Amino acid sequence: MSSKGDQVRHLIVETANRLFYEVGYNHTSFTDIVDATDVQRGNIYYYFKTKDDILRAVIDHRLEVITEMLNGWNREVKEPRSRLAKFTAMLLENAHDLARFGCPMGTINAELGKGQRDLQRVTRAMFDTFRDWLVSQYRQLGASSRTADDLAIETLARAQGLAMLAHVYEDEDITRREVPKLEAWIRKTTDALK
Amino acid sequence: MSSKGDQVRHLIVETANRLFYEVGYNHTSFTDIVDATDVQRGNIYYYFKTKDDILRAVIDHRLEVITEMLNGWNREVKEPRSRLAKFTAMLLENAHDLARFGCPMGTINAELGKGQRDLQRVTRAMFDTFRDWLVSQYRQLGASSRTADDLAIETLARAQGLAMLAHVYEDEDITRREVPKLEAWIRKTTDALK
DNA sequence: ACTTTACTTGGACAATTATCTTAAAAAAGG
DNA sequence: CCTTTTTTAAGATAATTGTCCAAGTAAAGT
Repeated sequence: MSSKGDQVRHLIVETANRLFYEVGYNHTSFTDIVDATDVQRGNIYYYFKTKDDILRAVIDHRLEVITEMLNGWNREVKEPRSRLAKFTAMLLENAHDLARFGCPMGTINAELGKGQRDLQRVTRAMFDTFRDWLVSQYRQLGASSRTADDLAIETLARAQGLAMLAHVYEDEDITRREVPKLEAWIRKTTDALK
Repeated sequence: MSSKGDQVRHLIVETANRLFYEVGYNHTSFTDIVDATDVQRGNIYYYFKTKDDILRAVIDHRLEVITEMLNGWNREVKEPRSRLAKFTAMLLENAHDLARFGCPMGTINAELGKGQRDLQRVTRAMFDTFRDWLVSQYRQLGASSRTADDLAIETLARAQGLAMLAHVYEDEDITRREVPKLEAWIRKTTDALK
């Protein structure tokens, strides 16, 4: 079923995804996408009406990847606390990219959350996906609806904070030093829930 | 001594400062600056060779403001713990802008820290200024050089994290909920130093 | 008063931007 | 094989970008 068109479309989305992450959305030009994909200008417009549309497709793609990952964790790991360990382990695995380009969700949000609020709200969905997942884990550990959401926000904030600092200083050791603290806090916090 | 030129220069810097914060650096055009200042294109180029130069002047300006603020705190407040309270109070005071535009240091760093590393490193100086100040406070509270720096990084990371989340959700209540947690952590941490 | 320096004007500049058009080529369907 | 649909090519488009320039006015110094 995967026609030629689907493949090209996929190539454009994946390439744009990488460029938006590594170079930024506004700073990535159409020519950049053309050069990186070897797909002609006009042809890209056959698949996407506007640059904004490409962004939306990129976010959709990221949402799929995130959702798949979280579902995988839910499937493979039964203990919510071990699932949360997956979350922090993910930060460590991406330590290198975090130091180079920052968090893929956080940086694009920071960029669009100024003059382009409508687009920012699209990217917010990525945060919501993680947030919902975290809420679910904390609830399973006995947290009330309100505190579960509070803990989810705090967990995301900590992850964003360490990613930000690692990026500012282009230093992956910051991630390596901060993640264990985050893990200790999660342990202590979930202990207190019982 | 403040000649006409100094005033115009100052106007350009202050306006660009606001625009870079509210609209972003790449997304702010020269025309935007011209419109907002009522200073003609060419005249701006009399004061600044390039757009990058304007950014550098903006960062210098921000550094001055930050340094002045921190020196003020050092002067007015004698207890390092009370000084740290000034830091968290600042976050609360800026809760509204944080929700609308994010952290002025964090967002510009996120934006430039991709395709424009040279410019990012200029903005990093803002983080260094806060970092050094925080290190100094923690050292005065008995922390070793290494742990003081570690705590400074963690403090900044937490502040960045909550600012990021508040911005993502355009919700200043997140700041109001998270800052007290940060304050509690600072209290607990500095207690443990004695 | 005169000369030099400081500042301003307003538009030109080439390059780059996102977007669109038109027609050809390839693939698919019957 | 022929027709229809999908996909590609290549360039044109108008608007916007950052940058620069030449000629002006205002201010300052002597």
